[in-house]
Amino acid sequence: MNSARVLIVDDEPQIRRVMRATLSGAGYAVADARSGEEALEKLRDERFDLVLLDVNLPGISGIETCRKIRAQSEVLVLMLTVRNANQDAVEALDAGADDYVTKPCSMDVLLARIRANLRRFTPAVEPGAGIIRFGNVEIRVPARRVLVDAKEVRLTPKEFDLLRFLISNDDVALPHERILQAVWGPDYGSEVQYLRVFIKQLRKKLEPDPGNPRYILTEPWLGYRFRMSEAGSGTAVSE
Amino acid sequence: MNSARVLIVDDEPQIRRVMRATLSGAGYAVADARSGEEALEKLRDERFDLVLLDVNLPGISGIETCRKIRAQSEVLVLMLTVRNANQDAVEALDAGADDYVTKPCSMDVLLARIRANLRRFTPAVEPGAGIIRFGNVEIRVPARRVLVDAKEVRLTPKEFDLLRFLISNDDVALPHERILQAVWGPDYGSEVQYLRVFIKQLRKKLEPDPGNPRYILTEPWLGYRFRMSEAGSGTAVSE
DNA sequence: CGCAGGCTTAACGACTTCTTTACGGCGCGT
DNA sequence: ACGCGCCGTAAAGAAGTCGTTAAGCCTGCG
Repeated sequence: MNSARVLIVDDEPQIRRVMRATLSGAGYAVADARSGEEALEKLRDERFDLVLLDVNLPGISGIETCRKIRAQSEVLVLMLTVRNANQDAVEALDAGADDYVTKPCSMDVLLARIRANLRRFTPAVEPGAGIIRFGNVEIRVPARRVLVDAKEVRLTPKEFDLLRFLISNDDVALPHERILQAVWGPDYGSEVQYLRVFIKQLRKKLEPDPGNPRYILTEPWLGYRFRMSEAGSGTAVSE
Repeated sequence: MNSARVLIVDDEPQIRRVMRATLSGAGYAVADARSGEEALEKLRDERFDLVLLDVNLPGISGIETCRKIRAQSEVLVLMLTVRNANQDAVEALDAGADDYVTKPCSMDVLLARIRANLRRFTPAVEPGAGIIRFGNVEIRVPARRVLVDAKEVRLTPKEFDLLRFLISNDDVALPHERILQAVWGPDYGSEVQYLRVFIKQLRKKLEPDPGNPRYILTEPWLGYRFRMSEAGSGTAVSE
């Protein structure tokens, strides 16, 4: 999976829809914004690797948006326009855009340019991100490693995916069906037996007392519930 | 002053003359080459920051030249063409070009694109930059050379690209698919066998004990993970 | 033309994981 | 007390992966 995060900024819903479909089809994580203001807001809240920015926006212009983005972020900016005026291109690039594409252009070209930009500049991720701790368990999501009492515990891929799904739904009672569909795929909604086997494995590897689960709880006749903290309120983590 | 070094590659003297005048007028240090072969030769002898590469060259094509440049250098490559075929652009960008401009274009636009590319990626000049060390391995990224125990080890282009990609994702579990797409290209996501062969080669050339990898670790059923530093946790013994 | 180097492809054993089956315990309603 | 369904446990079989080796292919070069 690609996993680079792209923000689409365009006021036309039609364009947003097409772009979103194309980009997520190519494996990117996609979000969108209708205006420059909304884009700046989303960039403050969330980390992106690349912004697809339409020049012609209602409210503050694309160029101005680009300048404001540059004032606060190093993110890649690729500007799009229907006009083919040279002056626009110069202005956009000097406003801090990394690339400039005139619409209409084939999606192939757009994707190739996105690839080229990401290839050249992939932002570094701050260390310490994506690490989850509860009790005496530490989970390093990017490295897919799990430590219990500071000792490494090997999880198989399915075990890790299952654990990650449970954790991302902290303190939520999850039906078997939903877990199975999320971890195994949409066609496995009824294979409850898989779950039993893997839940046992996880408990054996993670729980201090596997017979008396503390984190991975059974919800009888429904499914399972992961509970990170004793006190109820826990922090969710992404990825 | 600017002082970035640009290499112009074009077979038409007229174009070379105009470009040379424009670029040196903008403060760049300029050299030129008439063919792909000559460009590759000059790149071997001298350091450049950016190459302006015409697609339509006598002898080996611009695309092929671009690939060869990429096999030996990290330099920025901006390709130029008279044709406006989308397929060409995709091909050029996937061959490793950083940008693609269709002629005729105003010199303003070309200069703006050059500025944008140099702004994003200005090669480090201080000695010691771009050198990565771990254990008894030293990797000189700009020169694409690798030293193990202070002795040079020859890596093939693909081996180096693979190693560089792994290193740039230190301590991240990378799925086969993602590695293949990053190193071989977007169409090679399923050729897992390539990876096995090349990983073995890298281990053989880099690892102190290839049978017991220390840097290039296998993530079973998922892919590989590069780990630069030992300092994961107090695991140490047994097993 | 043949050579050398690098990339691609195929085949094999050793090994791990996933799937499947089987069985006992528990709670619940009848 | 009894049967039923659900849950947890254990273990065997199927399926897939990894590392390894080596042969084939293509391309540039002499």
